[in-house]
Amino acid sequence: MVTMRDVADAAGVSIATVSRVLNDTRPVNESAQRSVHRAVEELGYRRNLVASSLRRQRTRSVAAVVPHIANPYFPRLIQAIERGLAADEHQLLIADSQDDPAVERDRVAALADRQVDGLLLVPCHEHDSAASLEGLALPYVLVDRTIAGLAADRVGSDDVAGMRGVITHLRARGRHRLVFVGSAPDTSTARQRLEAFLAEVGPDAPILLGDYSLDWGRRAASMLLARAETGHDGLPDAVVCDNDLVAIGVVRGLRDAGVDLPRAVAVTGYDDVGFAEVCDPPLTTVHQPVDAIGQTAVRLLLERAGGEDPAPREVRLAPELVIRASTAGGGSR
Amino acid sequence: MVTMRDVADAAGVSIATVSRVLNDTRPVNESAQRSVHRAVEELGYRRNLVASSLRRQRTRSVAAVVPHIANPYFPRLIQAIERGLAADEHQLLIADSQDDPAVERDRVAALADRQVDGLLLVPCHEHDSAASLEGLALPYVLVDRTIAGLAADRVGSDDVAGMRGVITHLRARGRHRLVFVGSAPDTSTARQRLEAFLAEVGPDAPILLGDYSLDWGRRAASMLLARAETGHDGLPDAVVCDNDLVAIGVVRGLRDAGVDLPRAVAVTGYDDVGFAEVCDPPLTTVHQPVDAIGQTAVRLLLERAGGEDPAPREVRLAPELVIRASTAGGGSR
DNA sequence: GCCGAGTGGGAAAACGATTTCACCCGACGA
DNA sequence: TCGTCGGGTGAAATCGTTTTCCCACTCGGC
Repeated sequence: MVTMRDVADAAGVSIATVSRVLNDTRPVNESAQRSVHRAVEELGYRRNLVASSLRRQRTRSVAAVVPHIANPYFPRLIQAIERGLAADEHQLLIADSQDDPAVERDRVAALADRQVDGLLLVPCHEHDSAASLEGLALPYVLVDRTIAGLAADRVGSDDVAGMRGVITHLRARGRHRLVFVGSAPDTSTARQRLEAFLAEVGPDAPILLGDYSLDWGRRAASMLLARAETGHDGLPDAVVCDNDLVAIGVVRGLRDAGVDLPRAVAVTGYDDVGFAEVCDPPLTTVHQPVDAIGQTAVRLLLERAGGEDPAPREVRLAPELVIRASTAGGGSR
Repeated sequence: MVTMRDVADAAGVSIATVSRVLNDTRPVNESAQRSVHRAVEELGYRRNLVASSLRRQRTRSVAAVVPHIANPYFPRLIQAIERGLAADEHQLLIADSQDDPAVERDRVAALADRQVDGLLLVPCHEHDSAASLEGLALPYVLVDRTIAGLAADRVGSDDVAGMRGVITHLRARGRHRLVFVGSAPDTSTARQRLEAFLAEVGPDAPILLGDYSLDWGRRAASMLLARAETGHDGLPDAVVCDNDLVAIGVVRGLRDAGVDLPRAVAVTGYDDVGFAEVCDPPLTTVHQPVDAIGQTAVRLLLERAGGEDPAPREVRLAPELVIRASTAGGGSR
């Protein structure tokens, strides 16, 4: 390994001078600068960032912990984060909490041991994730979701507004028999979307809660069909889902059973993942400003990592209703 | 920050002893062990991995550089890699090369400066990516794709076999007028899939080359429709795509134009991303053993990082044809 | 000729761990 | 009684940087 020592020897100066030239921290004689640069070039010297980090007490690296990397919403978020960081010469370290608070806690601790300068956390649980941050001496920003009772920076979108927009839209299209299909409200976003639905439609509105998957959407569709069979009021005229994966599952489940979509039943999603647009019928959904969320989160975090210590900030970006064919046509009664 | 010095003082031993207890590198008196453990507990000591890395000359971290994190194939790969690494107490550092060899090169260099123990690279270009590895003194494994003329470990799947399987299947279903729609053969996988197609169907078989996106699939569909309009031989009876994104775009494009899928035209994809199954019609595609690819890549890399230096190994895992409705029904002539 | 200010540069002390080296002590065999 | 062997320990060197501290020199003004 080529070290600063080697460069210093080759350039005929001390390592202190090499460091000054490379970091431009103090004025150095022109000719010394030139010979240092030449030596660096000739020897192919590259700074060892581990040593640098140890001495400077900062690593220029940031950790991101997400519940499940493979879920289509997170890669886009990670992409935005990675770009924001790279623009500032920071490196991204990634961990997947596998939707398990215990794993999340381990991963956060391991990353803190690596002396990352900050943490971006998408908490996997509204309550249990609190333990992941306990006693952590590290700037962090919560992304997308919050943790109950924790005053911290958070960047996300306004889920109540988003869900209200969906319901307003459906009603304007003459849909009035709404069912909610979502994931269990273990996260702040799932809870808020559910609560917004109940607040708009009524506390006794029908809801089905499962997990965040295509398969759950399919099963929920069967449940709706079974319920319609056994009397009651037939199918709802709109199914409101709290994410796109579930919505697409519902669409498949209903279509496979021969239900006339979207005429008989409208379906809405949430998140606007890439496939929502090419689904058949294309899915009406709530677009999350995911680039802005990622970039803002990075900005807030780097501010804190840079020593600023403002009161906790809550940034709620406006989501946007994207109307597509899955809510076209009028209600059937 | 609590350092080993603090622990040593609290336990009444030297820092050397603390290190020995924590790393179990040399026998230490029982009672000393106990007091060290107690001190660690009481002070909440956590090892500083930056300092440890500097001294040990290894960071227990591995870098992964992928062309585009948000493309649905890569998150699954990253997930497999992350799990494999976490099981071995290694941390994953991620970078996105944005499909640009120059960016790729920068990112790889930045990661090497961080002294990662190894690199997993999905090269963004079959030729130009060679520059990213030039003069790199770091164990690496190529994942999914290869680089021309480079003898290195590589883990991927057998694209020729996969593409052959698709064509055999289509012919068995009576489809004989095949068109290939894919991305430009800048990567080894795209090239091999294209070449396998040409080898099977004939060197003059019709092909359309674009990029790796839904939108290109849609545009390709319009081109096929336009061509069919202007005389010639009408539409092909099967469209063979070199990835699922493009295939789904083609499906949408044809359906929107009123083409009867899959009766009139069969469409196949490649990769088996999650949405292939819920596409309408569900997409016949080639499933990549992505978990196995990720795990194997990690294993090979850690072997090399551990000091082994075998001859370059090429691991080609068998892909699997997944037959779904998009290739059902017989050809129309 | 002396002083103060301003440049430029090197030696050495950090940063926080791991590891080498040297040594002590008790037990054991001759 | 005398090596010597092995467990147990600590001081100090080490990893490769950054930064502090100090010194040497020049220049301008008196």
